Amino acid sequence: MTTLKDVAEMAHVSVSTVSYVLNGKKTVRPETLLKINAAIKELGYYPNQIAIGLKTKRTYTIGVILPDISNSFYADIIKGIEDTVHLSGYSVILCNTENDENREMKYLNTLLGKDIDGLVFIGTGKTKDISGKFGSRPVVLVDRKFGNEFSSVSVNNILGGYLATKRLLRDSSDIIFLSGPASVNTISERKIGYRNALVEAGVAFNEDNVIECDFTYDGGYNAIIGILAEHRRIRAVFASNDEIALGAMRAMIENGVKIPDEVKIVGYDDIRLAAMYTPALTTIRQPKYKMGKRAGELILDMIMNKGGEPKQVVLEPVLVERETT
Amino acid sequence: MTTLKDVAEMAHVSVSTVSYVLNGKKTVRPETLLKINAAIKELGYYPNQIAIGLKTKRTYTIGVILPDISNSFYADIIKGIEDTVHLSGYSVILCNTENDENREMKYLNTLLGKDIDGLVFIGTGKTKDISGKFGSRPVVLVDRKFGNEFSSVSVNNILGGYLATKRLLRDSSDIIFLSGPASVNTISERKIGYRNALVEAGVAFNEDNVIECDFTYDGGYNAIIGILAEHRRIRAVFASNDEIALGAMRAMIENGVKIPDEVKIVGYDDIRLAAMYTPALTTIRQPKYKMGKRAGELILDMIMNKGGEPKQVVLEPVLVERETT
DNA sequence: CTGAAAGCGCTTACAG
DNA sequence: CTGAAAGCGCTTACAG
Repeated sequence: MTTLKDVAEMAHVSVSTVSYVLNGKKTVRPETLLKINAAIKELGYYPNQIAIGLKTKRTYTIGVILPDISNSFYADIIKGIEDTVHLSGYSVILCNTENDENREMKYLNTLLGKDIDGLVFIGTGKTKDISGKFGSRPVVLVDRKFGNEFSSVSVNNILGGYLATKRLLRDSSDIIFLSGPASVNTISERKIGYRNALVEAGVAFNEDNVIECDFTYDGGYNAIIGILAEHRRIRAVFASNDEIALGAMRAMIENGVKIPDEVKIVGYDDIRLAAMYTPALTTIRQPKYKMGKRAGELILDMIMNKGGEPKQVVLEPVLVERETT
Repeated sequence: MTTLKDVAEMAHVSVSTVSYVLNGKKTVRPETLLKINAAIKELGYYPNQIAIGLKTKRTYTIGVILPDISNSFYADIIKGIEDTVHLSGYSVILCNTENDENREMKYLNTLLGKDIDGLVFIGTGKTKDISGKFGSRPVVLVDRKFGNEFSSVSVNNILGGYLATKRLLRDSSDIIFLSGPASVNTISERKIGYRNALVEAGVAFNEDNVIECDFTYDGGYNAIIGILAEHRRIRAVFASNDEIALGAMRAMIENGVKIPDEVKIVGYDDIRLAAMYTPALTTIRQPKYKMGKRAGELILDMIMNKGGEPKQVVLEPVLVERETT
């Protein structure tokens, strides 16, 4: 490894002077500039960021903690983050929690030790006290919130639920809501939107139409099989994510239910699959990439400006009409 | 930030001694151990990894360069990597090249400056000379190879193509191969497997049956529309990835072609979608997560053992039968 | 315009 | 069993 010292010796100047030209903080005589640049090139020198980090307390890395990178929702978000911060010279450390709070705690500690400049946190929801740990360091929450203590970027889930339901209401007032676990914030908000749309249309909200199922393809599949077994007629379904919707569709197709002729369906998320399915799924698109992009911008801003007031960014979902409505 | 020095002062010992207990490298008297541990707890001290890295030349981070994290193939691989290296205390830096070689070069330099302990490289294929740059540092290539200079983990694509074709041969000897760009190594290998299976079955290889299309859903869709326009009868299709297969299926469904009654289809990759589609897609599964896992193990091994001979790991794909055959 | 020196937070021979 | 000291590769007042 060649160091500043090597460059300095070859150029017959002091390390300070080399450092000055590297950082462009002071003016040096053209001749010495030439000598130094020649030495740098000759030696193939590049600065050691670890040493710089130790001195300056800037590591140019941010940590991203998320539940599961193989879930395309999070993959798109981190892509948005990485794409924007890398333009400012920042690297991102990927931390996959698998929704395990122990692992989450471990990452939090590791990142602290690594002296990251900022953290983008999409938590399991089990660890709430990151405030203590991350003290003064910039943190932005994505798709999550704990009060207004931290900056956050989220999307308006109430609006999403409302848009989906309103679309379905054009064809039927009997709408089944295939809900994920109600304990998850984003889900309960979508339910509020669902309810709001119903009420606005003068349709009574009926708790029996809300079916809580696993947040998966199989969850949706089983829920519909269950309803069909009761010989209950299905006219419209709002699924709280696309995988549930796809599972539900599968159950209907297997049972000869025609989509969209007999049943209309709206999903949530707009994963890649949605557009590729047959019939293509109408769904509520979440601006995943943009969520990441805004989070990246926010964290960069906080790093540059040493904090400031926490900001809450709320993005809007949009209805994407395809073949299931 | 509390430092070793703070702990030392509070415990009335030297920093060396504190360092020794932290690293467990020397035995200390039980009393001083107690004092030190008390001070650590009291101060909430945690070691600064940047300083440690500067001293020891071990940063406990590895870099992962890949084309696109929002592609589930790569997402699964990096998940495999992260899951395994984090168990040994390593963090991973995510570098998304977007298949841009300039960006790739930039990442290579950044990672070098960050003094990473190892690199997992899934390159764009345009940068070939990482040998020079990464000199002595451990590198493992995934799903790529440049000679045998580096360690690598790949999957047997010839076998994959062979397995797919062989399955299709049970129903028809007229098999269309929807190929991605032939310039990509993995694709041309699948084609060899396709050809081998044909020859083995005594079926003449016919170049007209190989249709090069975009490596996307639309690519598959357009290819089939094209064939149908020629009034050519289709009996079996081997698509070089699942998205192409899904696009192809869509084109067939729209044109009233029955799957699998009239046409059998086999895809490649086994992306999440494949199992969720209706009909569910028969495909060649690539052990994506395992590829990442093995890559993680390899890099860890190289870091621990300071190099050694490069190893070539070749994994086997498997045929997953579902409803399109 | 340039350099000597201190220091960032650690580790690790070396000495006692 | 414990400590003083040098050093990892940089940056940055301070002095000239």
